[in-house]
Amino acid sequence: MSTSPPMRLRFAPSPTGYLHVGGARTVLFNWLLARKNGGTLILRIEDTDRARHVEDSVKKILADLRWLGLTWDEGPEVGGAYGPYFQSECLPHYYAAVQRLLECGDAYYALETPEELAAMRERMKDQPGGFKYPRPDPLPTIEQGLAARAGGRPVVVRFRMPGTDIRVNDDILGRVVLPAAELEDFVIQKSDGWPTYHFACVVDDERMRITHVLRGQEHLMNTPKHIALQKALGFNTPFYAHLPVIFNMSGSKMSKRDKERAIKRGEPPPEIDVHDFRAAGYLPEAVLNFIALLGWNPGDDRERFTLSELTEAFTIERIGKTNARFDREKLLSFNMDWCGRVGEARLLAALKDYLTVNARPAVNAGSEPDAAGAGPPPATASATLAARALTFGDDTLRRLLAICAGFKTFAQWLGKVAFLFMDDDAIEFDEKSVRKVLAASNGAGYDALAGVADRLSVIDPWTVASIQAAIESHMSASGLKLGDVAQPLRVAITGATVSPPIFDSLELLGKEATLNRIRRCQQTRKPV
RNA sequence: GGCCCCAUCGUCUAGUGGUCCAGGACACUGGCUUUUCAUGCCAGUAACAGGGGUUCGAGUCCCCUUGGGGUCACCA
Repeated sequence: MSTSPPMRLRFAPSPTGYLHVGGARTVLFNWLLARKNGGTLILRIEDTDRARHVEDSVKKILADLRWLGLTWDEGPEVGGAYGPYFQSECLPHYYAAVQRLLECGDAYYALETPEELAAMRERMKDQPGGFKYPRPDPLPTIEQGLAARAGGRPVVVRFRMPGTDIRVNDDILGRVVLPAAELEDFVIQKSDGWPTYHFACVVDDERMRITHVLRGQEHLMNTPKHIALQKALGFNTPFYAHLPVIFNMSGSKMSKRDKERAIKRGEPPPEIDVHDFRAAGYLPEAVLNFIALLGWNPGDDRERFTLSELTEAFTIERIGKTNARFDREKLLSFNMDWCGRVGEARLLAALKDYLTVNARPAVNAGSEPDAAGAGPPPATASATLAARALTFGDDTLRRLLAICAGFKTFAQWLGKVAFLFMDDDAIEFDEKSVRKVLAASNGAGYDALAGVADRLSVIDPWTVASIQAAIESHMSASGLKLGDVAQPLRVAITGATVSPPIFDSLELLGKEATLNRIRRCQQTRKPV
């Protein structure tokens, strides 16, 4: 029988910043569908708004996609038979299509200035149904439009919407009918001659032979416009599927603005863009796995998926209709789990990526460089720590990863091992810890520290085994338990009661620094 | 506000008329393991928004209400 033509899907971001998690899920689903069906994934850059164009954002989006491991078959940097893949390079196509519509009367020049439109809107906003662009009667002729433009008037081209209801057959939502009364003659060409999103999108979907459009539900109301345009131009209508929206835990739509709001409140900005998750020390495996489950599920109890397992299990039928909240706690749990299952080599590589990204000055703090407006970000303490961690060899890093197993993000890992990179003088002894572990019971902890320090000071060579032997011999000589000795040591070397396993911690720190810190710690002892 | 979409534990979800006093995961609580923190293991609390129908039987189908969301640009 007739086989369906090869599936062609696209992801079409606009270069206004980093790749957002919502966008990431959209690409993921498109990628999965393409992979699953032997189709093609096209990456198209929708850069028709010169005002909102953000420098370097294409590069950033591509980098984020690569970090996630979501490759594209056609598009920037890889080319393809249906280029260009930047809309800014396709102006002649749009122009020709507009002309066609103009000539057959399906589009017309509209002469209102933005100011006039705003005034009309203001006047009509209280009418039942609100503002809807009133089609001029009679329509301006082509000659009138051209003349007005020549006279310096900003002239746009509007599409003449057919007066019929439009039905969208959505693969997720089913049949959705949009009443004609809701549809207005929308702009397809701006006064600067550039196409609007709707128009460029439709022309390119056709030009690139797109068969399936998988996009966020915020595009649902755009679809009737696209369908009407396709009909007027004699184009094919692809299959549409609109994905549920991703929310914050608060229930609001997850947006880049959340970061600015948090900063304004003096709170740490939440991760919103893919890059944020990378910089915060998440594994792409975990991010991908987690977002795949936002709006999709395999139908059974499985929750952990690699990209290829996802490809295997993914079907459009199992995409849900309900909006999903982005539960950071669950992501954290996924990430911890993935850190334990990707294997040593992969984990090390990911760690080094994390450290590298963070060792650079924090230019990546805001998704929109001009938005924070707070001046150049300072070189953060964590940037310094990351840079120092990077100076360690792979063997040490691997070992640090192993003894800290159970961390949720690399950022958390860095916090756990930070004491190793700090100057001895920079250790601040936490008052509560000192009181509890050292000063309590007439300074029993201080005594233990002094006793064990004597034994440590004569160790050579300085290894886990020799350190353990020294501590154990002090334990048996004094009758103390491991905790009685280990906790004072922890306070001495980290300033508080938490550290990786004590023998490893001491060995890694080195003999000199250890003794140094113990000495400094002993100075916190108050005379009785 | 108009139009459109959606509605199962706090969260992500399974459930496609009977096998559901609703299953899994995260979170939470308790216990065990443990040199600290964490991890790990075990157990527990917790949901079909409300009201009408249809049906022998409804979380599952229909309607209404309520609630949530999306969208109403010369942005994409």
